[in-house]
Amino acid sequence: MAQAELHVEPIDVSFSLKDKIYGSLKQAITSMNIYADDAELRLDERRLSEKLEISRTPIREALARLEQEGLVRIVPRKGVYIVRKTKKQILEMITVWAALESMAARLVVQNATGDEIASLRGLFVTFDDGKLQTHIDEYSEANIRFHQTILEISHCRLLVDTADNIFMHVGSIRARTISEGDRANRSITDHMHIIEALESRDAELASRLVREHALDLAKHVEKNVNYLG
Amino acid sequence: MAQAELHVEPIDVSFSLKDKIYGSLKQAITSMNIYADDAELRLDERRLSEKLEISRTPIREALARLEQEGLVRIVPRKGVYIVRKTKKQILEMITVWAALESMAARLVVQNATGDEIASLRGLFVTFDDGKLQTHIDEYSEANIRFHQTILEISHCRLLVDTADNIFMHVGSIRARTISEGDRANRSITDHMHIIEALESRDAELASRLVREHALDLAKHVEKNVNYLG
DNA sequence: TTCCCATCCGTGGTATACAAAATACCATAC
DNA sequence: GTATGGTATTTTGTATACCACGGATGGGAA
Repeated sequence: MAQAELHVEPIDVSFSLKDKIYGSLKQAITSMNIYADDAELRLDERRLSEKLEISRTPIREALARLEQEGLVRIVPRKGVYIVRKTKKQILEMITVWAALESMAARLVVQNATGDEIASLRGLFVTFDDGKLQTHIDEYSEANIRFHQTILEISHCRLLVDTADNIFMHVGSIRARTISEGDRANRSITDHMHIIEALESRDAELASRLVREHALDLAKHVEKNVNYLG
Repeated sequence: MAQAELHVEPIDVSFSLKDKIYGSLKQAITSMNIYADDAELRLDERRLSEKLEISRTPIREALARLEQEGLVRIVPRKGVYIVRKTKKQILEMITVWAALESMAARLVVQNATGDEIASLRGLFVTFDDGKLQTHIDEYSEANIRFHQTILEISHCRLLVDTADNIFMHVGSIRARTISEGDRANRSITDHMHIIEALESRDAELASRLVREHALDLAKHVEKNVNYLG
């Protein structure tokens, strides 16, 4: 039976439509600048369903998840709105972040291997202070990776997940503030001190440095960020 | 013009069916003992819709939220299952809880009024060590209230919400372990020490005591709890 | 008797239809 | 011209119908 066969690629069914929509909406929302004056904060189910060529049902389920996560607010019989975080909320997020990461630092001292801790240094080898400002984007990336790595090598899944969830909201702010003032340079020396504390397995010191480093960002935001509620 | 005005109260339309279902399902799931051998872990959309006499759509949206929260797992074409937490996950929850509450303790020292801190003592006035075992349920209540109060008087909303979310999962375990061994008495002295540290505005000590108290529960669970994965 | 395959049934996934409410618009009366 | 009330439109909430896939079941062949 050497007939010309119709060859179709296997479709990945492990993700349902609502999952894909959830992902792409989340991506879209977190990457857009929701604080711009002309930002479109209203989501229209029908327009979305037309654009994505899909029915409203999976879209609504995706929106229900996003609401649970706090990215959107669904007002009955009114509409779906992207939520703008207030400055107070951002500060609270950084505080919770500080709590999580400083606990992570303790766990790293307790559980992480030497190699894992050493890998933190690797994130910064390509930077030296002179060129920092010119590679600010890459540094911002490394910066994020640094903090996420600490959480990961704490080997506490829930710590990672909880922090990720918060980071999602505060990510754009963080990326923006890194280039303000001398924060990049200050940040890199902070990081080195943290690594040293971890290497010497000093839980108390490491957790304190991590906490202070995060709360330092909070102070900076408190003082210098004025483009949000 | 002292005319008799027509006085009508605004009707509360802020709850939709899916919100109500979400609430009652969540309540039902968290209050049932999901670790019993004969526990029904499967949820059937259709049966639910028949029992509640509503269509599947709002139920599905409620389930989507519950999945996001980690209370249920939706397996495509298989079913919706209430998730059983593994011992490891419970331990991680307690760890995250410890991180949050110890940060809260810091904030309490910084932000709370004397009255607010004093209110913590009020929760335990009705107990004295002799009768503790006989009023174990009420004590368990007070115990929970104690920890929630610390979070509340930190005046950090997100800290409260994040912890609540975790507590929801670990609540039944906590209530059960309180009556094991000498934990109730140990717990009450721990609490008193915490209150004293807060009253003397010693952030370092308070946060340490809170953390150790929580991690103590983790150790207890690690050793003595065997009725879960 | 045992193993395999076809078929059916149950499940969640998706689409569509319908209902209800909010909003925008317009016509009419003053 | 303006204010008021009705109506059309838009948009969300809910219900229902259908689909696709997985597992169960039963019958037939080895």
